[in-house]
Amino acid sequence: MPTSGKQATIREVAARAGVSTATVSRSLRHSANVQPETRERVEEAARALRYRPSGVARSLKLRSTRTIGLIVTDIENPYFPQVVSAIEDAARERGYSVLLADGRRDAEREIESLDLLGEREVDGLIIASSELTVRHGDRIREVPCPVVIVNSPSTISAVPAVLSDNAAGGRLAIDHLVSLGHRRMAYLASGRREDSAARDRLAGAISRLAELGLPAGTLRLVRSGDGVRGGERAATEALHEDAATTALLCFNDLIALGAIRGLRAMGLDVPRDVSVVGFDDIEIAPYFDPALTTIRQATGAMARWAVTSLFRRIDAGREADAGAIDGAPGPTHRLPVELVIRSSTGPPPSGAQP
Amino acid sequence: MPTSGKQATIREVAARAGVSTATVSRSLRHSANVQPETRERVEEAARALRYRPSGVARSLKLRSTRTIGLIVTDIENPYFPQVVSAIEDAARERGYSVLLADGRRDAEREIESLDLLGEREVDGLIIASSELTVRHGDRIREVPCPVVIVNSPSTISAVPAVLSDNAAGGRLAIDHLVSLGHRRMAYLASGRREDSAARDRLAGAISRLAELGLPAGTLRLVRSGDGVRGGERAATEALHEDAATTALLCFNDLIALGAIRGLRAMGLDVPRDVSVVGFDDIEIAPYFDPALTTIRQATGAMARWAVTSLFRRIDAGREADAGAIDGAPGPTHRLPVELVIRSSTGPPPSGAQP
DNA sequence: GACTCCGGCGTAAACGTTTACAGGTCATCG
DNA sequence: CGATGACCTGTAAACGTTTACGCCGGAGTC
Repeated sequence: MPTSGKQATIREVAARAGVSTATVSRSLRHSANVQPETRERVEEAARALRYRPSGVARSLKLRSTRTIGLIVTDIENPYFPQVVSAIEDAARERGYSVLLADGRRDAEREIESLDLLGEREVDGLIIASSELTVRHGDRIREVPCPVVIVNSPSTISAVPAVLSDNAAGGRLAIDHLVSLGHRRMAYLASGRREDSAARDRLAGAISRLAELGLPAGTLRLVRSGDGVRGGERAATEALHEDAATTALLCFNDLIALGAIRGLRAMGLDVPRDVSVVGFDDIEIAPYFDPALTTIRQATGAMARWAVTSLFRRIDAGREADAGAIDGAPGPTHRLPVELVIRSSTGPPPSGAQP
Repeated sequence: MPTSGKQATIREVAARAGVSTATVSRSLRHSANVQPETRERVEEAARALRYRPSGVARSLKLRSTRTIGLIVTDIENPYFPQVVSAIEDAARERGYSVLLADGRRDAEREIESLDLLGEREVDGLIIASSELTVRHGDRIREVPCPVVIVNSPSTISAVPAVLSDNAAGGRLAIDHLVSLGHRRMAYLASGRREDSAARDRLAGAISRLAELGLPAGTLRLVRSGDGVRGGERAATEALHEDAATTALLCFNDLIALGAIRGLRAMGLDVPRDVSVVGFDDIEIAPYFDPALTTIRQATGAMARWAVTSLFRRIDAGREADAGAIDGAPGPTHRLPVELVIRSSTGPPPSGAQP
């Protein structure tokens, strides 16, 4: 360790300054009711001893760690760092730190993290995952602190959730593609079946198709693996199943990126032969070639909503430490999404049979 | 909160099971020397009361939080999530959690984080940043726990560091470009001057140029802003300064992506008119169009090395809690890098004047 | 001059664990 | 039959803070 020797405690500071530990605490903390010269002596002693108060001891006494837990499905998907960054920022502003747990696309691991962070006594917990299972729900109920869900609707009473209006996103994408003239499309879902976002986006797309009077077969479902690689495979599969497919609607931008690569490997051009729509609008989406048409999520707003809501509940719990304040099921807050048209979509090839 | 009422303490469990708190602790922890039926009673009581031991209290008693701090320069740069993920995984394997602080590309903020995490009494600290200033160094020395540096060489005694052999990366890139025939190139650095990785890569490139007997002016330095946007601007600038530039060597893949976009906006083709080399080999590098030629870092190995080294020091500190074990300056471990040739590089246009 | 009031400070009790130490019971052995 | 362990379990003292309470002395009031 850089500094040698042990950490000084408040007791040693008190001894050196010739006061009691109470006075040290008062001087260094809220500074209320302590004579200026006394405080000066205390501060000097603290400096001399390189005193650093123990956060652990304080946490124990105050019954608050000023830490929030954050569980994300997959930190390597560029969508999540945006969420993490916004949450960490908002938390830090309030003097909170963030304990991060990466699910690595593994539901079991997410559930483990729930326990782990619970034992660490975080003051609040945000779980950003679009595939919450029943087992997640059971464990969330057991977590002894306020929880906010990001990316999934809330199924649990008194646990609020915030997510994008995924169905609306699906509808926007369909509107865009259909108006360009596409009639044979495939939806490249995420590999995991429980994914509520994937389901909602598909459901939105299908319902819009129905409203437009198009047959259900207009959009086929193709399960994809995760990430870029999954998209690559799924695109290949989609076009092998039906070579006349003219548009691919992808669960997220990473899959869309893979899909474009897959199409290109088959000798197809995007968007001339096949159009591709992504979801998320990750940072590099506009820099990709072709620049990705995608559905933009209000990621920053989502993160802020989550943090605000979490802190409201943390503060409420601090004052009146009763349990559930009302029995109502947690509110689910849906944020609007936006279609961003770039160059990965265009009209279908003129020879395309409908 | 999902569960109403307060948390049960070890005392309540003890009371319910009709034993002392010591026995409860023994039953639930190492399970040594306690009669099976007693333990059964304790476990039952714990279940009935939904008892969860307080990590904070344990930390206080054991003087260990089983938490490591992780400071990263910019979580939104896809390079860092790889590091975070690998570190979190290795830490979790050992029962540790990760307290994350995002520097948001701001050195001041990184320094703040050092203090913040120090007060949280993390057992160890990893700082992943390629621009450590003198002020960083001063603060790192004050941190009361083992520290490992990722991405910068160690300047501080007893603080080990692990990073890629950036100079070798620069040399590899130059070798590649020169052998393709390029003689007018620009290096697009990061915006921040303190960046040691940027410096080393440039230094490696320059020294290789000298070895090859090429004039120093062969590679010009252009300062770029951060991220994709910065790369876009820098590429434009580089070609305005010297329209005959045929290759761009970029500080990282994000900048390279931006550069390609910038070039394209000027009507130039990559790699026909201008070649582009990145650095990092982020996940999407091969999926970009053109697929990015880049220098691959051994990110996973780096993260594992950091964690291993950190835990060795944590464990050492636990046994013999003396300070600096030896006065030697921290070892700096350099990992080899690898040139990955894809399609963003090629020979210069035939008409290019040398 | 006795009373109250109040600012400044110390005393000590928490917060919820872990664990050294000691005590108590019972079987074993000389 | 007393001594010796082996094995469980309880007592209580930490770990480093914060803060309710109370004490003390000086100023103000009548």
